[in-house]
Amino acid sequence: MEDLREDRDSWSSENCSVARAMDIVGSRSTVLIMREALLGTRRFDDFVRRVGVGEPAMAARLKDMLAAGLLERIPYREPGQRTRHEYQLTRKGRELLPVITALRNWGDTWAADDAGPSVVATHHDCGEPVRAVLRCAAGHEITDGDIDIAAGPGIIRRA
Amino acid sequence: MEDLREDRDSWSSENCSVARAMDIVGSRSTVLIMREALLGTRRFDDFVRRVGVGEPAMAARLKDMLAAGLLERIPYREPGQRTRHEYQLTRKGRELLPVITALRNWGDTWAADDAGPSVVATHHDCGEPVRAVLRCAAGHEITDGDIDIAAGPGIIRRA
DNA sequence: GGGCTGGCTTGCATATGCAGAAGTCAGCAC
DNA sequence: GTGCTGACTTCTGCATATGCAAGCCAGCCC
Repeated sequence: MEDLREDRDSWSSENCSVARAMDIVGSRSTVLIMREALLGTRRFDDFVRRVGVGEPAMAARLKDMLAAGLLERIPYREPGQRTRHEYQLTRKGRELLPVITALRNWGDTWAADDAGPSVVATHHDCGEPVRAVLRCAAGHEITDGDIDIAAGPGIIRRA
Repeated sequence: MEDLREDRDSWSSENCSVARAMDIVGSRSTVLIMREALLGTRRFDDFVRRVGVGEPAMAARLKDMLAAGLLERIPYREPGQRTRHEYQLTRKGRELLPVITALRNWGDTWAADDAGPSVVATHHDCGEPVRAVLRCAAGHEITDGDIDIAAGPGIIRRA
C-alpha cells in the first residue's frame, strides 16, 4: 500500500476536504453555535445568551449556516403567541457531532479548567463516557496514528 | 441518568472545552498547518508552499502554535548544511488527529469535489479506510447521537 | 390602536487575518 | 569575505469579524 506522505510534493492540496470543511465551520462562533444546536438550542435569543456572542454577529452567523445547509428555519407557534421561526439542525449539521466531540475530548485533555470538564457525553444505553476514536472499516481501532494516506479518486498529481 | 439538555439554562458554558479548543485551533490556517504537520511536513518553506498561505501569516501562526504547545522547534543539521530548525508535532498536537480526521470525513461527505476526495486515510495493518466514530468506554459504538449530557466536575450551576 | 416582546437590522469603532513585496540574518561553501 | 539559501521580519493595505448601542418591525394582547 502506497503512502502518499512519502512524496508529499507529488500531489497537491487544492482538492482538500479539510479546507472545505473549515470554509464552512471554521470560525469559533460557528462551532459554538453548533455546540449549542447539538445541545438542543433552537431559538435566536437562546443562541445569543448561551453562546455569548452579540446579536449582530449571531444573525450573520445563523444566516451563513442556513445558506451552508447546517440549519433550517422552521416556523412554529406557541399557543397565544404569534408565529416564530426556530433553527433546527439538518442531517448535514447533525453529522458534525463527531467533530465537536473530538474537539471537546481534546479540550478536556489539553485545555481543561483546573476543576475539570464541565460536561461529559455519555452513552444513553450504558452511561459510559463517549469519545471520538479512529476506527477502520474492518472494525479495528487505530491506536498510535497507525495509518497510511492513500490516493482517492479526486487526487491531483503533479510533476 | 440526568440529561443536562433538559434544562440548558441551569448551567453555564463558561467552562467549555470546545471553546477553549477553538481558541487554540480555531482558525482555518492553524487547522491546515495541522493537516500538513500530520502528513509529515516539518519545515517552514514546505508549510508555506503546501498550505498555500503567505510567509508572514505562516510565521505568525507557527509562533502561536509553538506557544500553544502543538509544535516544538527542533534543531537539525543536514550534512554540509548549517544548523536549522524544524517544527515537530508534540503529543498535544498529534492528538488532534481525531479532530482533523472527523473534519476530513465530514468534508468528504458534505463538501466534496465532484471527483471525490483526494486522499483517504487507511489502516496500516489491513488497508481499510479509517473514520472518526463515537464510541463509549464500554466499547459500544454510538449510532444516532444516542447520548446524554452529564455533569462533569467542572460544571457551573446557576439559578 | 397602543404597548409589549422576540427577533432581528443598522451604524460605528476596533481588532484580527492575510496578501504581496521587500528587507534582514545566520552561517556554510568557496 | 562574499555569495547563497532557508527562514524569517517589516511594511503597507485591504477585508472580515466582533462588540456595543440603538432602532425597526410584526403581530398578539388588551
